[in-house]
Amino acid sequence: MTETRQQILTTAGQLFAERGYEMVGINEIIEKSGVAKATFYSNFKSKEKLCAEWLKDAAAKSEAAGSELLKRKIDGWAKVEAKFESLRTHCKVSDFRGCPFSITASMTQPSSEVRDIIRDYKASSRVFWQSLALEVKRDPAEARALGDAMFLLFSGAVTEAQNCRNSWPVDAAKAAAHKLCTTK
Amino acid sequence: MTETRQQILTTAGQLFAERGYEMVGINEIIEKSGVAKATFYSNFKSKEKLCAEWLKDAAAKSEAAGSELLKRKIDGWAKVEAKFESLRTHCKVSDFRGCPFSITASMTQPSSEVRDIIRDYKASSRVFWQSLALEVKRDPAEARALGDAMFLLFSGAVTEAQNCRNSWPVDAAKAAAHKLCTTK
DNA sequence: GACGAAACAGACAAGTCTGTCTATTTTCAC
DNA sequence: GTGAAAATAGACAGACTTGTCTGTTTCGTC
Repeated sequence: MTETRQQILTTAGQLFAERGYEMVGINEIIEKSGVAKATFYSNFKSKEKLCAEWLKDAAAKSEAAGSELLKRKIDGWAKVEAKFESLRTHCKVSDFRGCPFSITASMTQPSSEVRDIIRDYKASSRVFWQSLALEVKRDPAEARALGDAMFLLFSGAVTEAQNCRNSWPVDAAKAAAHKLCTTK
Repeated sequence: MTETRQQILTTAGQLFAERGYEMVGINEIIEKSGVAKATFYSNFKSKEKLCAEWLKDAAAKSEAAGSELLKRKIDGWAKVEAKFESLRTHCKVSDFRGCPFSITASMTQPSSEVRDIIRDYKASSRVFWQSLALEVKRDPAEARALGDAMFLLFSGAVTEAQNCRNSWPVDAAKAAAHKLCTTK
């Protein structure tokens, strides 16, 4: 990956995350990356391909952080707590706009490369939460249900914290996750 | 409200719900409503005002359905179940695109009339779930927490059912809500 | 039948967007 | 130093966008 390409990707990623794929134009991306338009198009076939690269990168990073967390030698609930605490920090920054994947999904055609990447990411996210749940509950069926519940609580918290511009949803989701983790 | 105005509102509402505010143009709206452009602009000051009207209408309908449900003479859990069952039906139709309010929020400026309407709707939605929770749990503090949890589970289910184009999130959210409702 | 309101078709302004292209300059390996 | 590769600025095409405006026709009421 050339430095120029990385620069475009980083800048575009920030803009997409802050304002959404559809609300950011190529002209702003190249201007803010300090790159000529021809250079952009020699690095990315189209705006949509850029978007796909951005989401692939973000998914890889998130998945890496996820397996890192799973490897840590702390108990299951502490890992769940770490996820919610990191969300709380994250959603307090002023440019927090919700889940980049879900937001981008709402701005793109249902059948497209971008949507496939989003679907894959969400599927791996679900697996992550189920693996985490397995550290809290031994029984596989119970762990699956707990993992799905926490995944949905987390997703709901991200969405609604953005909608009401307040972090109460994160606290409420964490409290609900705690209850589900501690009841038999 | 004139018939023409209602016609525009209905058509635009369908298009907005199917493809999102930003992805639908005025030209398509007037063409599909069978109305001239001048007529459109004599009924609505701008596209954004039309969007505001649409969301206000949708919020009013949803709130009316909510209080209707609360009034029914069935037990608390049955009402919760009814909400999730209605979501399951709703998300199976092919043009289901997720929560119109959350999706529109991601396509509009954080400070705008539209966003205020969305914030208000989400606040009233939270109140609805808390009222529902009060029928399941007597203790006010517990009911508040339960209401918030169900609100977030529901929101997460809507988002993720859309993302993975499958209704398992609805089932998982309902199961988690059931667990939260039945544990002390 | 006449009047006023409302709807009509559609041209137009002024701007946006993505993507292509030319022509020039910089960079870097050999 | 030379030559190839990569980056530059920016004009341009062509298609879109919202919103305004003109002039015509339809329609209900008196």
